[in-house]
Amino acid sequence: MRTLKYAILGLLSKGPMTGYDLAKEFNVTLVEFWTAKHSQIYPELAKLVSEELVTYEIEISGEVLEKKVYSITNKGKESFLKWLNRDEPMEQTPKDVFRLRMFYSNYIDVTSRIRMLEYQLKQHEERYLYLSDTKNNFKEIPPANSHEFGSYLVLEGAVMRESTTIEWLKNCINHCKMYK
Amino acid sequence: MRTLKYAILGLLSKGPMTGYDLAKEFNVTLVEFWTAKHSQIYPELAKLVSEELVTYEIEISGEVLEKKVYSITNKGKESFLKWLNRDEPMEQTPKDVFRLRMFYSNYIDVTSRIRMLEYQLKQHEERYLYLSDTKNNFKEIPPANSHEFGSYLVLEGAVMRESTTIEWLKNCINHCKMYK
DNA sequence: CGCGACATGTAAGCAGTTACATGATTAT
DNA sequence: ATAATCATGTAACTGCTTACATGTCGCG
Repeated sequence: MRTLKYAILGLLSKGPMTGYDLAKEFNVTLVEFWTAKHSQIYPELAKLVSEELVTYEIEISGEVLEKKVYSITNKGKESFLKWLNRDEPMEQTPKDVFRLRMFYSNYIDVTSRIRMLEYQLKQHEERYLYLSDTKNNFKEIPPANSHEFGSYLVLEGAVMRESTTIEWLKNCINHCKMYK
Repeated sequence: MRTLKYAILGLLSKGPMTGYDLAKEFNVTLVEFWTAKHSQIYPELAKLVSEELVTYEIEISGEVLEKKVYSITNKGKESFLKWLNRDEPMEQTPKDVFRLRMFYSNYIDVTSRIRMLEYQLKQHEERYLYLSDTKNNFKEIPPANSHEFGSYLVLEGAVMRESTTIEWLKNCINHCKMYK
């Protein structure tokens, strides 16, 4: 599916960037729905250059350090927009190790289950607070053609997702406590 | 992490099964949180045999067809329970191609965005109906030590997850329509 | 007798992670 | 000076998917 390819082309659509910058974007801005390590990004960039979807210029930082600043080409923009406009069927539900554990929870005692659930709950509550705070930085819904529009949509989705996960974990804890 | 290993050990904890049966479980019962193809299951079973976590007996079906019926060993049970009892930190949010597309949605026109959102919505609504129906088969919350307890928890989680996804998609459609 | 389900495997390749490897720049 | 961050790459390995490959059983 080459999704990383399009994720990179999308980021470069906003402006030129180095591989290092891209890695940061994946670990900060996009972390709620896509990630990539630098070890995957650098080879992918090389491939995109060979496909003529991006080009790069070498920029000297300080005295000698060479930075490769990548830009999207017209061919790259075309490829990106074609991908973006496709109507793709719903993906399979993502794998979830914790849900797998809970599926098998009858094999462990109720006290342990509650301990595990509380541990997850704590972490999701922290994540929820962080995401809500970020969302509250938006005073209003950004215009549909601004770069912030997409950010707002996915952030709203992330907040809702965490909120539901928290609610589910609390339900699970209650179901367990009923039998304690 | 060898999660497939533990997913298989968990299924075999309930009773002996063939590789074919396991594949069906992954594509029906566990599909909301874990999946595996037969091409991954058969080699994994061979590995589990070599690790002495499972054994198998050959059963003849019909005239000549040899079925390998796998059972979990005591060593396997031990390994499974050890995995099940671990307190694992929250996983990274799963990748989501549709959210990635929506993040970049400012690059396509509002009408196309709405078309894509409606298409997703339709599919998630169908999935939601199916999951709700399945959940309604439970007249009450199953006892904490029954095999059905885990099924109930994850099913409830799946229904809640779909419900929130639907709500989010509708929000996105509304945000888009405001600018149309 | 033909078709769909049952049943088991292997091979090639893509996607992604962890670890290895190196070096420059900037702020303290 | 020294530590954190900037910056770029490769190698080995795990996990997973798609395709290849084969053959039986049970039902209509």
